[in-house]
Amino acid sequence: MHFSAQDMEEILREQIEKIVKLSDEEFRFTLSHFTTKTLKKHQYLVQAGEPAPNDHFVVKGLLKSSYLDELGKTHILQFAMEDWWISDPQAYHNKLNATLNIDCLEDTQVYLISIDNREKLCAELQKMEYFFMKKTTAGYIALQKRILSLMSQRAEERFTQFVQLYPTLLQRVPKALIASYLGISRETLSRMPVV
Amino acid sequence: MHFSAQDMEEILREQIEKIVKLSDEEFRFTLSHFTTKTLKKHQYLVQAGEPAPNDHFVVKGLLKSSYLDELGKTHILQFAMEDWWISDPQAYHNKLNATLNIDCLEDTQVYLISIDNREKLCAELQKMEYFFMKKTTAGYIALQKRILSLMSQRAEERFTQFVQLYPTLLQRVPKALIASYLGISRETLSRMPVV
DNA sequence: CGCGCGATTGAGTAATTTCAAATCTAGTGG
DNA sequence: CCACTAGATTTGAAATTACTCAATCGCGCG
Repeated sequence: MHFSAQDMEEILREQIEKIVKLSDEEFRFTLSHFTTKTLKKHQYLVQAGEPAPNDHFVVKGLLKSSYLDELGKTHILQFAMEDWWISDPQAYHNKLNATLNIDCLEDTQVYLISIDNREKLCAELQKMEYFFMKKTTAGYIALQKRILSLMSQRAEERFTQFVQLYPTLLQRVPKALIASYLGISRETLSRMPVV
Repeated sequence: MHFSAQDMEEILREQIEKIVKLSDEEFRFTLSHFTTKTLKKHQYLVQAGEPAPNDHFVVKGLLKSSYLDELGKTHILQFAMEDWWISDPQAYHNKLNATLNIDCLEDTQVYLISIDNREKLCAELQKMEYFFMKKTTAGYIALQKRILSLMSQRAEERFTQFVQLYPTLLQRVPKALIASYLGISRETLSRMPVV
């Protein structure tokens, strides 16, 4: 299954209007700054070492962003399913090459917005600047919580919390990847009591 | 030693103008949304359980924000010295009671801005919205790096990196607090080879 | 001089990782 | 429908990393 252009527009608009109300014209204007892309499972949206000029809003599907360290271990920074945003923020905002990989765990449809388009959009339509501000702030708060979780909770507590927070992901994502997101080995996750 | 009101204004203006240029009038207008506060070592700027309606820009001094977990252990989320911002973001942006404590490690002077004043300021002066956007984005990127560091590096590597990143803090902050920031015990930090 | 805070050291313990092997499962081609 | 394979998960045992608890040390300051 796969969304039509019209379906996609609807979904993007709903996402934005959770935070700011837009007239039809404002939405049309906003929309003109985005493009769309369809990807299959296993395809990459961003590859480390290459430019990563877009932020992505997931309309359908599931992706992950991950970092490959010097020892060859990958660490998952983020999952993104429907209604979530995903990018390599450092590469995106500073126009650098990516240090992260972003790839699809399922067939996926996304909206893309380049940093230049985003800045233009924000300059012209302050509501959208407000929207992105809210998004970024919420993201910042979430990351702070994750840091606290990594520092104060043991592996099992982190997993329990993950399950409560993202029950859907538990269904859709292989356990080994969840382990990597939580910063624990897949064996340790596997040894945990069933919830 | 202690800065005059004029010194403080200068420092705030420099901080802002690293990102956006302001006319004298724009700066005066911006400034009118801030208040100032002077604190002594050990004083609290924010206390868990109470409102935390302000974001703070440090003109002089050193603070930390920390979280007290259920086991009675404190975890340091952030240090903030001159030119840094510090708050309980969740409490600040959502007008909730604080979950963090923020207190002074040295005598300190800060600018305060309430969330309402900030939103008014941003609505009226788009440059300042842009400024806060940049700040928040940079903070987001820094937190992502810290998460990766917590997941991919062992205690000693994290400490080494901390020293390189913040040599000043190593001088000004007791080791036990640095350990708490890095998510390791003070004993473990103490056992590390001298740099 | 002695107190108090910060830092260090030692010994034992707990949590988690690593490596290796076994098991399970779903999808595929014959 | 079944055998087969690749991917995912589980299990065991040893090794590592860091923690905890307890004691000691060092030093600046009243």
